[in-house]
Amino acid sequence: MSGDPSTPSAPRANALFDKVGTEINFPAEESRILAFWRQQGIFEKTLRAETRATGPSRGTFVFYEGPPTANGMPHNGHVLTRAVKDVFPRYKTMCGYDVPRKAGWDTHGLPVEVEVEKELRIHGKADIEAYGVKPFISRCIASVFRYTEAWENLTSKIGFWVDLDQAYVTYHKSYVESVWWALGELHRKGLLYQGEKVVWWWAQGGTALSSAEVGQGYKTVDDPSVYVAFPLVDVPETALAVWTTTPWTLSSNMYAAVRPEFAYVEVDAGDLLPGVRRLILAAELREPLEKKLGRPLPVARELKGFDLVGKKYRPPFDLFSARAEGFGVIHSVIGADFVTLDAGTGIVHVAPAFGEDDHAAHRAQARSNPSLPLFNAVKPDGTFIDAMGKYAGRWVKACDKELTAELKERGLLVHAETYRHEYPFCWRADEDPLIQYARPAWYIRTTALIDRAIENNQTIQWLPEHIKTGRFGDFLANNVDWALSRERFWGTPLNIWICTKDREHRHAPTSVAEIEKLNPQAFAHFHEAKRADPSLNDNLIVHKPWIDEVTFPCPTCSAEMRRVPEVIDAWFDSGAMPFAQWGFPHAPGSKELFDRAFPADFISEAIDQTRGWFYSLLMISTLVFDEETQTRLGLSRLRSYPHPYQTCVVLGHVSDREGKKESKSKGNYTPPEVILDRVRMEFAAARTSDVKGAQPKDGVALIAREDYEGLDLTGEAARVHLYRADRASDVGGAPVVMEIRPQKGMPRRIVALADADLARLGLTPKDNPLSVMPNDVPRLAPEQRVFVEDSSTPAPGADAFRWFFYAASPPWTNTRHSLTNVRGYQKEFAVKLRNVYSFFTIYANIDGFSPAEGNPDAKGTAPADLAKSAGYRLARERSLLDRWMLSELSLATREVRAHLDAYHLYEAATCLVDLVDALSNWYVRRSRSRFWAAEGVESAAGAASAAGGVSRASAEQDKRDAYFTLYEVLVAIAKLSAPFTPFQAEALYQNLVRRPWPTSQPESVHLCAYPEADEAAIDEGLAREMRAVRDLVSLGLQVRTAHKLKVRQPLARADIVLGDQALTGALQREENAWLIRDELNVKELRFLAPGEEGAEVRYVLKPNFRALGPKLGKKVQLAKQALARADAAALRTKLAVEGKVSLDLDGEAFDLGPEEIEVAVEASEGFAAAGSRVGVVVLHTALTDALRDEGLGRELLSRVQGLRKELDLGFTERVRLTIDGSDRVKRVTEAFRDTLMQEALATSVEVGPGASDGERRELNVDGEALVIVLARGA
RNA sequence: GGGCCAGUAGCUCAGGUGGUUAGAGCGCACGCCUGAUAAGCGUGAGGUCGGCAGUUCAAGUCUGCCCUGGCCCA
Repeated sequence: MSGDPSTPSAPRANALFDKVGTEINFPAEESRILAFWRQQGIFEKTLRAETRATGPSRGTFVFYEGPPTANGMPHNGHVLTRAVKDVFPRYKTMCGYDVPRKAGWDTHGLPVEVEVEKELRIHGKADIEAYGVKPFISRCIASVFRYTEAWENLTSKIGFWVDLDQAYVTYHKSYVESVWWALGELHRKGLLYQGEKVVWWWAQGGTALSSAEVGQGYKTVDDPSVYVAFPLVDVPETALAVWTTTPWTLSSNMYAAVRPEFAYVEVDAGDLLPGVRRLILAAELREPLEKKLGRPLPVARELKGFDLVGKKYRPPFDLFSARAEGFGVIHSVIGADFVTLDAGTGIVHVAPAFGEDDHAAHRAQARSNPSLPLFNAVKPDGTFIDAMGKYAGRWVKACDKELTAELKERGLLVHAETYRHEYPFCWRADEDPLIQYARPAWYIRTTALIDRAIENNQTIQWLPEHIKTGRFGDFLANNVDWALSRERFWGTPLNIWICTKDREHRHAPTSVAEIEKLNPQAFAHFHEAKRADPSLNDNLIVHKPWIDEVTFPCPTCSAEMRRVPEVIDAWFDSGAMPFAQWGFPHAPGSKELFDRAFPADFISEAIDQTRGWFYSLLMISTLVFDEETQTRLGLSRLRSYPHPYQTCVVLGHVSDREGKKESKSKGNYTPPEVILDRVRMEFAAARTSDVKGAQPKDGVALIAREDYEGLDLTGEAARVHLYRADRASDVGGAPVVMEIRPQKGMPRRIVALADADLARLGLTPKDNPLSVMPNDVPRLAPEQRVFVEDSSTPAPGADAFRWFFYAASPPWTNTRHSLTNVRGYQKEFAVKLRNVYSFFTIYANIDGFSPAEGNPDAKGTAPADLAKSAGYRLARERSLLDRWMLSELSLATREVRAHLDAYHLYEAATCLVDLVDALSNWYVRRSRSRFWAAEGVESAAGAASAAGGVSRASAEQDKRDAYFTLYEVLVAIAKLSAPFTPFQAEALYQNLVRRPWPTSQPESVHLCAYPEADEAAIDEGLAREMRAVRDLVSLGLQVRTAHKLKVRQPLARADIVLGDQALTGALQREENAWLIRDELNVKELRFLAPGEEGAEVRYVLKPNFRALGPKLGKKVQLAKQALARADAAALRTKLAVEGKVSLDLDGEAFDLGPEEIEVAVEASEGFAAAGSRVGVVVLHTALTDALRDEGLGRELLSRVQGLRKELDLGFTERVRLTIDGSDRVKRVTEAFRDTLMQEALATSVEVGPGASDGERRELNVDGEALVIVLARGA
């Protein structure tokens, strides 16, 4: 080792390791790493075994990317998803697997159309048709990748490695043709059918919404609740009291439903209605109705629901009476299960066109009456038909009031009120209420094979596990047929062509080529359009409206076939991705690609995908890839369940710091840029004078406390920069430095400024700026908004963002996200690791330590690779601390691997945190002196270390051991953490491995093999001992704190009584004992054997409840009391000698053995002692003069070192010291001369007045006045 | 309205199959260390484990009801 810290020299000019900067700026470091990855094509190199350093490929680990939609901005939830999706492929890659990662984009569906509608300021199907479907579709395809750049930036910035260049796109021709193929298979298997179904219908948009879409749009509203009299045909003055909450559907009434087993009553209605004397309703609901009406309804007759079934009544509107002719059941009472007594009258109005239950009841009637008509007075656009007279052409829900009034006029209204409930609105046009409406639609008969899907689900590994039987299992158990079709424009066209001659002739071609075989001219119109406009996107050949013109002769009867008009649910697109991403089975080579990547080993998305992607994947795979089909397709092997995914990690949602859902409109979210780039947010500018209760003050800005905390600002005020976005500092125009304060009652994302400051910043607040909604801020004019930035600290960066999602909580629980929280977890791992890493580079450079010395061609960093390095020794030859650290490393490696193999991210992250903590808080702390021990010269600590078993002659070897140990652990942590925090891992690796070995070692940490635990290094006994040592040290420090005994003051002795005597031998070993002595600064350590304890210690006996509970039952409490009363020391001895003690419990004698009684040792009160499970530590606090002097000596050294630091002296800079004071000070200084010279790098120590040059400090230490003068230089 | 998940220290979160002193980190207070230095370390205070009943010798853990938040569904 060439470096000699005793020689005053500048840091080596050609230091091996790059210095780790003192200023922490993770984002800057990350962008350098990103550039390195890009330039060297590291991601691409990880994809193939030939370019990795992980040995021969262990096969393919299949990952499916759930396609996000790129027509909205990415948010924190996407960061979570991508962070989790990234970590496992990286891990598996380092384990030697090939992990292709094909990106994908979900591009179809209503959201895209709605965006375009907004852009065109049109609304609904009719508008689109008026605008023209062709240009509309062209706009859709153009809008799909609107935010692609933002997505690609985020993806790359957070280190999500995915192949964006080869991404699958759901609107591509090859993708659509794959989907067609799957639908063709379903058609062939008879699983596609057309039916009529009541759907949630967005009338203004002319479309049905999927249940997922409906679920997003519930609002609390007040709706009418009316009670209408339906007079009986036989007894007109007796009427059914019928309840409904949708008066507009009364015109389409077909039945009144009762529950046959319920009790009903006929009541005297008095003069309530002109033509009705008696009303019929459920017995239980009579009193509630009396209250509503404020009048008595005496019971005239009791009857059963059963008695009412079949009774004919007069409907409130009779526009369908002609069609009802000949169908006795129409306008009669039927029995139905869905009738409840929760509200209403127990008699329910049934309009089968407008309710799922109603329609089901109707279908039940239709079973015996196949020609039964369906009454529907409403057009698909949500307005009444002409037959409705004055209501014709009007939006139905707008007619509720008038209809109710009409009923009243006609003497049929029993009661009307409003009630508050949740009602669905269109999720993208939230002013439009949805209505239930019967529509023709295409279905997949999922219910026919639901048992297979359930079986498939049973074999999937779900994380968390409860999804399998819980949310997902429940969903499958309650499966209904998949409503596949959408009456929209922008989606995969449903590939069913129907014969114009015979509707039973249907054909489902699966590709353009197949259609062209039937009709070579089928696509002539498209090719012509393409010639006319070469910019026409080729993929539109398979889209509306072009596809609608495609016809071909019916294979059965040769008549013309035309396509059905619908497109399909976009969920089917995404669920088809396992094969459609390859264009399977049409595209050349797709069969091999699919065969290789089916099923997926791993997928992950948020929990809202249970009914979305998780379902569509599972269902399509179950229906399409049955064994017969797999065989027919000629796959290389038969896939049994599960497919198409084996493991699914279900993620929770990202919420704000209060646990509320992050919402753009509320502004309660932390924009990803605040974590990734700069700590800043944009605000709407306002005048302080407009803020209630605020005093305008120049240079002071006010924001909501939530925003203040959101920027991680603390205290009463903070200093920040303000600037306009268009005049950012790097564009010219310096930002204004201001004080910022939280202000009560301020809305979010508004900053209040004094007039002078507004002028300085060039801001002109808009009118009434305090009412600007957070999501509108970016849309304000440039002079109306302003950035607030905390430039004093860099953003935490991408690693910190990722790490937060791994380490804060298991990924399936909701995570409270904020800048503060991200920083908190960063400090725990990344910052701590960086400090250790920095420590290493500082001393390795000073000492000229190189792991490559004598071993310039090493290809790895495992012990076998480093064996040839100069001075390298195996772990078992090193000192106790090194062996312990390497054992901890191997234990952690073993655990992290096991956790990752089980997809337990959080637990894996916890292991890494504990490992870094052990490294920093114990290994480095206890080893520090070894790194600055000069060879041939023993420092105080070095001498102690020598006493700990390392001879003087091997001090240099000990130092090398320390370097190698720290080096090996740091490099291993870099590799272990690489899948989690890929940037920092790379930074460590490049510096620690590639600097010493610029060519022989793998180019990137991500090309390395994931570390294997070195089983030989694991020493569980040592781990237990060290745990005890650390616990005992902690107890000793507790005693010092409690008795105000500073650690710098040496004490004569510490006595230790161990709880577990078995540890005594190990802890008495000098290496262990020294650690405790040194940490506690005591001269002597005694381990007291049983019988040697003094009064400082007492024993406490307790029953071992786990063992005794079953044996003693209730008497276990008596045993507890008996043991507490007994002479603990005596019982303990008896237990040790005789192996049992006898207890009398309530007259019954019990023999209890050592396993059944717990003996704990406690510190008695009144002594300098502390105890816990590990044992008791007693400090002897009496001080001798010698001890006091030594304390003063260490005090002197401390002051000198403090002065060195204060003067910012370099680590190796030499000084001259002069110390003056009382005789005692002089005496102690003399005694400590050598120590001072070595530890403080002093070339001379003068005692007495003396030198006048240099830094002079007059101090009072320990009641002693003294003077220290420190002069720089030798 | 129904289902699922969650509620543990000021904050963020751990707490196999019930076992009697409920843990960690951050923050806070006090202190230590000073050759990792705009760092590091220790100790402490702080908890009716959401509430109420129940089962049990024993409940944060099991059961029932309720409250709050989230998600899914109506």
